[in-house]
Amino acid sequence: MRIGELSRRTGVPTRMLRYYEEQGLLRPERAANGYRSYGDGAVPCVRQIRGLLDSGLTTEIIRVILPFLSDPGEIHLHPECLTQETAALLRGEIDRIQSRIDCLARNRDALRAYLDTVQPGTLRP
Amino acid sequence: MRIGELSRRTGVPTRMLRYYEEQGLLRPERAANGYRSYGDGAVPCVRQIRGLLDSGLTTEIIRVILPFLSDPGEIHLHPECLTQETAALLRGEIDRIQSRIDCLARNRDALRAYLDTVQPGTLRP
DNA sequence: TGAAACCTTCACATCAGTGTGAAGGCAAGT
DNA sequence: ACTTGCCTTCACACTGATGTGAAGGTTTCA
Repeated sequence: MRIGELSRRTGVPTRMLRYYEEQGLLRPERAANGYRSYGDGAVPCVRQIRGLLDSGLTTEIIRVILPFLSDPGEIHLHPECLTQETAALLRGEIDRIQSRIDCLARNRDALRAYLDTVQPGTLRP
Repeated sequence: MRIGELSRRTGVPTRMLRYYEEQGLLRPERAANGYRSYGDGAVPCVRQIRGLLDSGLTTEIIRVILPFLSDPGEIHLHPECLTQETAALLRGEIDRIQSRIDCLARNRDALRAYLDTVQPGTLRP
């Protein structure tokens, strides 16, 4: 699949797909003429990236953790690939993610409780 | 409390506290000489703001939902304050927050599972 | 009174993520 | 062959969140 189709399938502008590649998040093959060539896995991968960006992670962090999210049970399963520093970094990132989840869940609950207090049933006209 | 103390208590630069005020997130009183004067509630409020910003919300969204998060059971409990549009906006925001939570939780689990697979016990030297 | 530490506003700079357009090559249909 | 639509790289610009510094007034304390 070329960049246009991936863009259509994901709703992400081609400009952004090239940017993510520049940031090391995507590594499409290249056809003989230089066109980018994406596999089917690129579609969920791009969605993943967008979700993480929207949740406050930077491209830098995403680049680091992405290999451990895709390929479940592949290359990275070899413990040799995981240095102490990387493991510590992953743990730290897990904690930061957990903090975000806690914060978001707390505020989601507060908003729900508010709506529920003020409009216990459905919406009035 | 003046801006310097609030900064020290929260770890947020004074520059940012002024910026949040400019964005309508904080509304400190003013002393006779023009100095900003914050109440004790400003400390958790600033933490709240930072958490939400770090979780991907914009100052614009935070400005809208903040009144419904603090003051639990005060002014905004009067249903008259909640137009249909605001309620719809809140619902939409709750959904977006939920999406972020789902995304973050999924990836947190993936990272944990990976670490656990590769290093079931503690860290090796 | 003078120094140190605070405060004020104003403004310019950076960084990440994103928009947009130019200039040109490639591919497919009529 | 020509048009249409895709692709390429390059580059300038914007926005939101943040850093930083200038120029000047205030509070505090020795």
